[in-house]
Order: sequence, then structure tokens, then C-alpha cells
Amino acid sequence: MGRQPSAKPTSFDIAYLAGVSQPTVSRALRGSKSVSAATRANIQRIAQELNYTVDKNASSLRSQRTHTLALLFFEDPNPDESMINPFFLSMLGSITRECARRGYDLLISFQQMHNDWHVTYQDSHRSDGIILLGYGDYQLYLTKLEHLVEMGTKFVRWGSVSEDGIGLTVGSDNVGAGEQAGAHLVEIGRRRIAFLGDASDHAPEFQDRYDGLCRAMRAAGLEPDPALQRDAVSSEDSGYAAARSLIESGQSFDAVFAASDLIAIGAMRALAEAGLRLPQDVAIIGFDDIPAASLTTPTLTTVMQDMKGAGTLLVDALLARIDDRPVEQRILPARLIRRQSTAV
Amino acid sequence: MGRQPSAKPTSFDIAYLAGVSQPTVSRALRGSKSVSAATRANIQRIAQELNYTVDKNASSLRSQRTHTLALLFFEDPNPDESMINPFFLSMLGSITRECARRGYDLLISFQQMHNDWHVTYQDSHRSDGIILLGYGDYQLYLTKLEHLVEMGTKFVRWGSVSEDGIGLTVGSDNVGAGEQAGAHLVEIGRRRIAFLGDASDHAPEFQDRYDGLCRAMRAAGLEPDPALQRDAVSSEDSGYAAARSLIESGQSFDAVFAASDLIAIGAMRALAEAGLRLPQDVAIIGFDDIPAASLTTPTLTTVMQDMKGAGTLLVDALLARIDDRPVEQRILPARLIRRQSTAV
DNA sequence: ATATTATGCGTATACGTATACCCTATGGCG
DNA sequence: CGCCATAGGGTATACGTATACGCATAATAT
Repeated sequence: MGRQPSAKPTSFDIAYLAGVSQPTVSRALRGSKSVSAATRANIQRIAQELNYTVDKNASSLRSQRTHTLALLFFEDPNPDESMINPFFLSMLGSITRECARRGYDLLISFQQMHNDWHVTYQDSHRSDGIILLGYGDYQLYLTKLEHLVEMGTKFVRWGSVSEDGIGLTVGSDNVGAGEQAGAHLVEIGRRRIAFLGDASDHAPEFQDRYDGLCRAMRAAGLEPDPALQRDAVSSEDSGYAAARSLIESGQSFDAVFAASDLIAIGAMRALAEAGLRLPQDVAIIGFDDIPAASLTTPTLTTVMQDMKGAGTLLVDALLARIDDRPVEQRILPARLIRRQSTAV
Repeated sequence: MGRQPSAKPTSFDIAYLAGVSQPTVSRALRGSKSVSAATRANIQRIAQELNYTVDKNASSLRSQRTHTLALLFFEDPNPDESMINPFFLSMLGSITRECARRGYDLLISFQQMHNDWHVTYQDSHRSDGIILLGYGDYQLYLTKLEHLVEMGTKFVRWGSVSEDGIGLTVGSDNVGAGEQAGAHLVEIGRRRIAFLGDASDHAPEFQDRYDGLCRAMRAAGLEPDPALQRDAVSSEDSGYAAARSLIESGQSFDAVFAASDLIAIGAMRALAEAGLRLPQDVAIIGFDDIPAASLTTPTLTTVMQDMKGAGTLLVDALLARIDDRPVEQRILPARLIRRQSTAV
């Protein structure tokens, strides 16, 4: 009770003090060239003094531009609560920074795929565009994407770029990364390389990684054995289960390429429990280079994605989309990080 | 280019179709009781059919309520880029979920403390309130908080509850947690317990943890040795440096309580390099229970904070603040997780 | 039967900004 | 010296919603 600033100043207040009309204030502050330098400077000074800020809602309502992006993150059906995609954080960091740099706000929301998110954000004028990260049910995802396209909603998504997908996609070079991993394993003399991760079209990124592995093996004259592939989603438990299934099948193998570090960490536990020595008996490579990867015993060879570049590129691409500038799909390079788990 | 929905429907469209006036539509959809059940049902049906959503900007402009919260995360001056507070993610998850449950949107922004964030979010009507996480320069932080209070801005912050702080604070029971850790170390026979982490008023939470440790030691008839305390910020490198400094000082110690897991992990590296056996020669306890804590060798005893509860509580408290309902400071319990690093 | 109150809804208007349009002084040009 | 382009800025209005009020009709009280 009794706050000294009687109320938030409006553009009318500024206009009054500057001896001009309200529209002139608006023009001056938004950089219109039809206002003289002197007038603009004066207006800016007064605005500064009064701590004036443009009312976001009024501005958005009138201009139909919110200068806000929405980031929708889709969770897996049963998320390993304690370990939600660790690598997501650095991407989030670079996305928020890039947004700030461009003068955009960022709305964030963790979603279940079955929600009506595809209606909420654009139709209610909350944001100018949407960034999509992850997905639960891939088929449902595609359906909703089609709906977005129909509605003319602007969006970009993180994922597999190789598929001729719906909408604009930014992603790592998963195939190339898989090749690097495969080549490395072949180089250290491994012949029977297992793959842990969904290799179906439910998880295009994982499939790309598998494709890359297969390509590297064939290039070395080896034929990938389908019996050495096990489905797994990105969680430690799932990796553990997949590795156990592999061990119990009695198949012989001397290397494992896991589609994510979480899977790899779970698999390492299973392998160690089975008395297999890492990396002598089984070499293992993960994917993502999460912080934990350098703490495992042995430390985990993995593939590092350019998460910072990813955030920047996603925002870049989305803004281009919004402004109807041309954009093409962009693939980010990934790099193999060699650690003890493949050091023979 | 030829989109079939001629335009986003407005409340006028609904009103026309329902044979009522626009305000009635607004009333019906917002649950005003001065509209008959029949009318309301009819309006809702039509709105549903047209995929109508309330325009967020218009609504916020008129009602002066944005139904949006802003989450400001302050980064340390030199963030260990790859490992930004890992425990932050689960909190973020619970905050977004809680917001969604209450029908609030969440704006997120990583900030440098020196920015004018304290003006931007409330004054421009972007959000109804602010959640503050972390801080860089603590003194500067306090200054800006005072400014927020002056302006009548609604906010809550995560931090040390014990200080009779500015504004409303939600935080873990750091003192209690420190006591638990100390008691545990004493229980396994340790007498010379070092503390790694800033114990100054620049980092109230760390100081609370240290106070807790001291209290537990005194309760056991031990006097904490100030020479065994080393400043450290929450990063692996800083922990490593602090531990090295401790080792090189020649002080004898048989346990380490680190103010965060990152510090602990760095310290473990330094201790191992110095040929000290963990936990036989030196037992060690961290704080946060980040995923990596269960992957170190030996696995790390640590304190788990209730991050999910934290997110819920922060949102809860802020909404209460916004609605001018009474709220008191809330302290969340923390729990010691015993692992190999203190198993003797 | 008349006065009173509640119910359900329409009328008018405000929220604060951005833009289309219009007008007035210049200055340049022939 | 008259004509037109241009700079600079004012006037009017729209963006879509939420609320203060007022006014009927119906329900209840007296």
C-alpha cells in the first residue's frame, strides 16, 4: 500500500512529457525512420528516466507478433525421473541465450504427446513459433505435425534430418557419427559389434546411428548380424535389460555400440555383472557425452553432439521460418570422444 | 496461400453463432456464474467446434493478468559449461509441470546478474511473478531484490531460508542436512573433517551446510578446525583445486564434506591422485545427488534434496504471493544417501 | 397485488500499442 | 516563383477481451 510510482508509465505519459503524440513515441522507440534524431533522443531519454517499458501484451495484440518462441519438450512415457536427458540442459542454455540475443522470450513446457499442445501455442497467440524436442509416440507425433503444417504454424524440430520429414528439422549427423563409432571399433579389431537401441522407424535418430554402424562395418568387409541388435529406449534400466538379453542369448560379441550414454551405462552394469571385462572382452561406445560418461569405470567412449550449435541453429531456423525467409535442413557434425572403454 | 480456416475465430464469431453477445461468450468461458447452464454449454460446444482459443494478449491486456510466470536462472560468472547445475533440471521439470497444472505458462531466461532483468519481466507485463534461481554476485543480488520489493514485484527465490532474507524464500534444510552429514561421519569414527565450499556470506546455502557440520561435530564433542575449510564454488575444477590446497597444506584429515557433488567429484580426483584411499583414508560426502554421484569410484555418499517438492513449493508460494494470500517461508527436508565413499 | 430482489444478459468502454492515412512545412527544381 | 517530393509527425482507429453498469424478466416477499 502506498507505492511511490503511481502507476506504470505508458507511451502517453512519455508523449506528454516529450511534447509529442503517442504514436510518435511508438515510432521513436521502435526505430522508425520518420522521426527526427533529436526527437528520438529526447523520447528515449525520458523513457529511460521513467523506467518505461513497452507493454508486451498491448504491443503483441496490436502487431500480432509476440516476439516469443515456445519450446515444447516431449517426455518419454516412462521417464527415468532422475535422469531426464541430461544433454538437454546445455541445449536449453544455448536456446535461451540465442533467444535473448534476438530479443525473443522463451516459453517452455514439458508435454505429453497426447495433449492438445498443437492448438494451444500458436492459436492463442502465445508465441510466434514452436521448437519441438523429443517425442513420445512417433506416429502420433507425425499426425500432429501434419496438423501444424495445415494450420500454417511455424515450427522446427530436433531430430533425424535424413528422413524427408514433415516441417523443418535440425539434427546431428547421426549416420556419420554411427560410422565414426563403427570405424573406431573395427580399427581396434572388433568384428562382432552389437547395437543397443530401437532400430525401428519409431526412433529415426537411433536408426540412423545403427545405419551408420552398419555402413562402417560393411566398408570394412564385415556383415552386421541382426541378432546382435536389441531394442532399448534412452534410460539406464532399458540399457541394462537390453544387455542382459544379449548376454543371455548366448551370442558372441566383442563390442557394443549404444544409442545413448544412458543405455551404455546400464549396459556396462550388466556386462560387469556377467563378469565381462571392459574393454578387453567387450569394448563399448555411447552417445551424447553426458557428464557422467567421464566418470564411469572405465570411462566411456562416446559421441559428442554440438548442443550449443544446435540451440543456435534451431532458433535461427525458426526465426527464418517466421519471417518467411528460405531455410534448408541443417546437419550438425558430431565428434567421437575416445576414452577407456575402447582403449585396448 | 489458401489456408482453409479463413482466420482464427474470435469471441465475436462464437457470439454470433450462439446468438448472444461477445461479453456473454467471455463470461461463459471464464466460468462466470451469471450465465445460464444451457447458454454456457452451447457456447462451449461451438467454441470447441471452431477450435477457438482465447487470445492470450488481448486477455492479458484487458485483465492485467498474464497467467505467466518467469523463471530467471542466474549463471555463475565462469560456468563450467558442460556441467551447469545438473540438479537444476529436475526442478525445472517439476516447475513446468506445476505451472501447467495451475494453468500458467512459464517464461524462462538464463541471466547474468548485471542485466536489467529486474525491470524487464514485471514492468513490461510479461509475467505475473518471478522465480529466482541461483545468483552470481550475492551483494548485487540483494540490491536488486530490494529494488524488486520497492516496485511491488511478486517473486520467490530458491536459497537459504535461515537468513531473514528479502522477499520470500524456499529452500532445503541445509543446516539439518549438514548435521546429518556430520553425524554420519562422526558415527563412522572420523574426527578431522574438512569442508570444501565457500563459508562466507557470499554463499549462504554453503555456509548453512558448514554450520550444520560444525553443529554435529560439537554435539559429538569435537571442535571443527577452521584450517580444514577451503573455499570452492560449485564446479569440478574448483573442488579439485580446493582439495589440492588442503592436501598440500599438510593438515591431517580423515573426512571431507563437500558443499556440492561437483566439488566432491573434483576433490575425489585430487585425493586419488595423492594416493589417498577412499573411504579408508578419507571418507567423503557430497551434496545434491546428481546422477553422476552413483557412478563415481567409489560411489558417492551425498545429500538428496527434494527437487520435485521444491518446484511445486516455489510455484505454490509465488501464486499465493500473486493473489495476496499469506505465505510463510518453507523449508524442505533433505535426506542422506549412503554409498561407498563413507562405507568403512 | 405491489414492492423487492435475483437472474441472465446486452451496452458501452477501457486496456496500451502500432499502423494507415492525412496534413504541414520545408527544400529543390525548373 | 510556382510545383512537387520529402521529412516529420498528428489523427483516427483497430487489435480481442473483460468488466462496470444498466435493464429487462422472473421469482419471491409483503
